[in-house]
Amino acid sequence: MAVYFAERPIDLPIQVPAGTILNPRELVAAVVEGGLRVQTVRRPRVAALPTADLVILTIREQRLNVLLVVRGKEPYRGLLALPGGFVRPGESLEDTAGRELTEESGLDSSKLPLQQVHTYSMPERDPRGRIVTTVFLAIAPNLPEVTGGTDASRADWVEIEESLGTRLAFDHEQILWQTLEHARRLLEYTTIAAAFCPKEFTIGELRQVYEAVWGIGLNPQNFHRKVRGTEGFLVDTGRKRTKQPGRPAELFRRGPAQILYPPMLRPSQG
Amino acid sequence: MAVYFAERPIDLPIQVPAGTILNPRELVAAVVEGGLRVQTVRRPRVAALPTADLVILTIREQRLNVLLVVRGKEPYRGLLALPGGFVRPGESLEDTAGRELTEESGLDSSKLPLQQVHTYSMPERDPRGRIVTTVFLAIAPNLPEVTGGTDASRADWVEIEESLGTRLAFDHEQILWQTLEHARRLLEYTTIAAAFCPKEFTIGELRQVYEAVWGIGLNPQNFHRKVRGTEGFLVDTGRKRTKQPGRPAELFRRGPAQILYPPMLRPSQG
DNA sequence: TCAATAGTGTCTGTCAGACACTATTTT
DNA sequence: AAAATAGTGTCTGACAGACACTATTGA
Repeated sequence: MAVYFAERPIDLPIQVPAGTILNPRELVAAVVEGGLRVQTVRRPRVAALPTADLVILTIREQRLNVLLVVRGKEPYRGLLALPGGFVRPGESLEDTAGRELTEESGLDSSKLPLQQVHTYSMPERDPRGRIVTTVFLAIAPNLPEVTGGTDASRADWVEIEESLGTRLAFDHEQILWQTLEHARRLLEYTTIAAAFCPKEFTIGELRQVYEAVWGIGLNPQNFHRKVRGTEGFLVDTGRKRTKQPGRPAELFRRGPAQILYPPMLRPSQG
Repeated sequence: MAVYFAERPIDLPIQVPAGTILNPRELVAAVVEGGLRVQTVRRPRVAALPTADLVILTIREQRLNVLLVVRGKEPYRGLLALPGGFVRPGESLEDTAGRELTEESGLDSSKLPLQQVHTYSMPERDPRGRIVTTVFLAIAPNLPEVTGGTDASRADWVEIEESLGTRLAFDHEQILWQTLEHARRLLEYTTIAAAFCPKEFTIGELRQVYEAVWGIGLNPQNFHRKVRGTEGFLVDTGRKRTKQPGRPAELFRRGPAQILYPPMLRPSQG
């Protein structure tokens, strides 16, 4: 069945807004009674430039930080934005996200869990035109400084608390907020928190990850029991760390488990 | 910093696969030593046609069904596929998904929870070219029959068990499988299962939703206690249903709760 | 010694698994 | 009455919240 696309509003005999799909009978009525020229299109489609945007989180000095760049070009020149870029020929969105991660932060994307979160497609979200962005979440161990992007604008860690009060380019405020909530849920149901830690870490450090991301305090004893009791979460290294005042903490590595079951309960929800 | 894009494989002095990004020094070396003509591009971008594909699930005769269409055109003509379509001017992906839902199944998209799940972007996933699809999950109460699509090919309910043994068009087998797993997780952490039921339903019917989607049996007594004990999941109507042999079951409606906390435990995982 | 952090033991409340039991209908 | 389904009561085990307690370091 052929479909016709109304280029402009038609006012006869019924008000038809632009963009309406008419069936052949309606089309004939509109043309005959209105004497209107109608452009025939099989199916109105829209081409878009796909992009991958990154929410890269890390913990610096016990506070949650996100990697942001200062935009060097219009639009939104000078404003902070999430790092990201256009899909190139032959790339999937995952490829693009991995490449951008390396370019913007110097991190090796093959060693970081990079997770697709959501796709944003509002027609007006980018003034340059139809740009549909897919957001990826990366969770990195504490990084001292960003190793400068290649041709990207200055990239830097920004404290989450700080960034939430700042205006970001495009719809990146909404994206950051929603992705942050996604990351918080991930900590409940997966063992991904260990990805925030260095290769070897103590249970106290792991707890600080949860506290920083969730923004609350946890009971150290119960946390200890929970993570040690979850099979596959932690692997004992047999070594200890003695750098603080207090009893030396045992060092662990990430275990093979991916899913945290039963989940880690977030006190705010109960 | 300018970036150059290698159109074809370069074989001098190092093997450079097509698509590689060269920095200026590498470029000069390649051109000088290889005498190669290189097309200069600022940033190779790729335009894509965004589409929304739908996984519409329902339960018919206590079995999980998915809405599939028979493709009427090449490619994959005659094969089963997920319903879906191209984004039209002015539409977001959510708009497209809602429109397609109505067109393909006759359902009102404003009354159904339509949830974005994942975006698939492998360059070769569609032989027609660069088509990036975002998958939406819709969960519908038991529908007697599909009310025929407008111009779409024949749409029909197919039992999940059956469809998993069938070859589907494009990468829709993978999409269906992964979205199904997503739906199963949704039942654990949200109250969305009630969306499978008619407006008023019994606890037994709600249990059958879980059993059909998870593909396992549940203990009726414990299920009863769990859902009645979760505040906001069910709203008592005061009425009862007497159509089967057995004690009449109380009728409920959906409550305001969206999140199921603590989650409904899936026996297979414990 | 004191302060600080790590780790253990244990009580309690909540809730899922299991199952016996009651309740109310159709056949 | 028998079969079938709905709903309740209750025991048990797993586990989180709470907190006292021990262990081991630096200052």
